[in-house]
Amino acid sequence: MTDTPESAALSTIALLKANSLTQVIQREIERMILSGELAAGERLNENALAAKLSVSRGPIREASRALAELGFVHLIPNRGVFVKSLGRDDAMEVYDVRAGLTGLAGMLLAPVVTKAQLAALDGMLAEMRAASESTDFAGFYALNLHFHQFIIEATGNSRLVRIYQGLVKEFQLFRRHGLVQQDAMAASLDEHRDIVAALRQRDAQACYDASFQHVQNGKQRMLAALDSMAADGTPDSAVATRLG
Amino acid sequence: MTDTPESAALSTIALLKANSLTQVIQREIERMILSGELAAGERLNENALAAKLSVSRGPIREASRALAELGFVHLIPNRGVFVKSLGRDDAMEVYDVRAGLTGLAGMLLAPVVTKAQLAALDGMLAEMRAASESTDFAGFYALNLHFHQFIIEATGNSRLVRIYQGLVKEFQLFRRHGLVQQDAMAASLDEHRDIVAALRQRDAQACYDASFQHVQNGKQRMLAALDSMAADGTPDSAVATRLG
DNA sequence: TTAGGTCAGATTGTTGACACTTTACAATTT
DNA sequence: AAATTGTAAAGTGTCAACAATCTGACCTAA
Repeated sequence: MTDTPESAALSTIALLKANSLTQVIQREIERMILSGELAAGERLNENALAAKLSVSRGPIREASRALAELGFVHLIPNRGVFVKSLGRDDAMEVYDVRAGLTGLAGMLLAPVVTKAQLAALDGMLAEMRAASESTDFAGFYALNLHFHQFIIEATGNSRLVRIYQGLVKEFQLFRRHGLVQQDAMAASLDEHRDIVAALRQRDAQACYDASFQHVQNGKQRMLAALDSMAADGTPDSAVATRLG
Repeated sequence: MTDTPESAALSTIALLKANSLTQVIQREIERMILSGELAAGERLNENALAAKLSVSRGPIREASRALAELGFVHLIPNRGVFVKSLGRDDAMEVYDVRAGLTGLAGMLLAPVVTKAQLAALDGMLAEMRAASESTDFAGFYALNLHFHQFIIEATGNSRLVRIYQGLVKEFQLFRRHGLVQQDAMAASLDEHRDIVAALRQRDAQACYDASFQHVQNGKQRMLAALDSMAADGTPDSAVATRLG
């Protein structure tokens, strides 16, 4: 038995027996869903999960209820718990709300942003530029997430952070979320620069606009990629493979 | 299709299938919290609740986990679940996010608002005016909630609806949420008129501004009321009484 | 007096068992 | 053969009991 993520989770459960099993299990199921280990639309078999994680069904059910409120799974009475899958329309909904929250964060932060925060953002811009130039797609994607997460957290609004993070996680249920094309990195980088520039000028309105528009542009880039794939007749399986 | 006994039975079956015991209990506990029946900071005794609702602790615990994700209660391992209470800072956080979402809803709706929706909003404005003139505080408050709920739902964005409703409910945990003064109704009414006017002109930016500012003004009115009470030395008990 | 220990009651955490529902499939009928 | 009915397996819903943990009162000793 090597150190797979799965065995790591099992040992964690064994070690944290004293603590709340439910929370550990909740995170584990969440991980299985987001990693695709549990496919979209698939039913969570309580008995199988309980056996796999060496616990009874109680904690499994409690974790399921929590995940249902988070929007990761869907409960159907007497039928079971099903992994949610996001369609095109769902993804657009998430984009719109995320745009609003991202804009809000920019607007809230602009008047109170510190020099240290601006310096940190400048550093991220530099890293993103490097990733873009070396066409490091995965790196750019991670930096992009980190950049926005940083601004959201900088507002100090814990509810904004929680809701935003929930949307980011939920978006991963959109199986084609890795569709950003390589040439989009340059455009995305420019938009991030605009956001930082607006923050530096402490211009709340400009910061809102830049942030909001950045996410909306991302939505358009995604839609364009989706449409071009549909025109190509690219099957979903190819997408799934690329994501794996 | 009329209301035959047969269709009544069918709908009863549908009702039973849609409502599991856990979900019913979840709503019941939520009601008890929002109504103040369960005081802020109070621990939910699983045994007592189970006995009161004539069920076992299993469904109680499942409902508790769901309510924890919704932000109504706080889980402390091996200690229990506690009803959350919102302080001044929490209330301000909620106001800020609500302002952002309200603005977003206005911006999204402005380009696509229908005549029927505008007519409905006009009707609500008339009702609010009547409530304001007869100093019907409770009626005005309800209309205000309904007004914003209507705009949020009109966007057709289910995630926006869900998040917004969660914030509205959470805000009720702020025990002094009923602090709006009578003279504030006139100002609030004007701001609602501004929102509808911007919608009618299909001006997304103006609609965002009017909506955002309306909520932010509400925050300021609340803070002013809080401060004046603090200056008066009005005890919390008086507030609780007024809310009852 | 007070700090610390200990013990009993109360409460939460977890489990296995049982009842009910759904589902899949075989048997029967038309 | 197609449709329908019956049946058994699988899975979810709920419960009561047991284990682990916390709380608070009481007691002891410095």
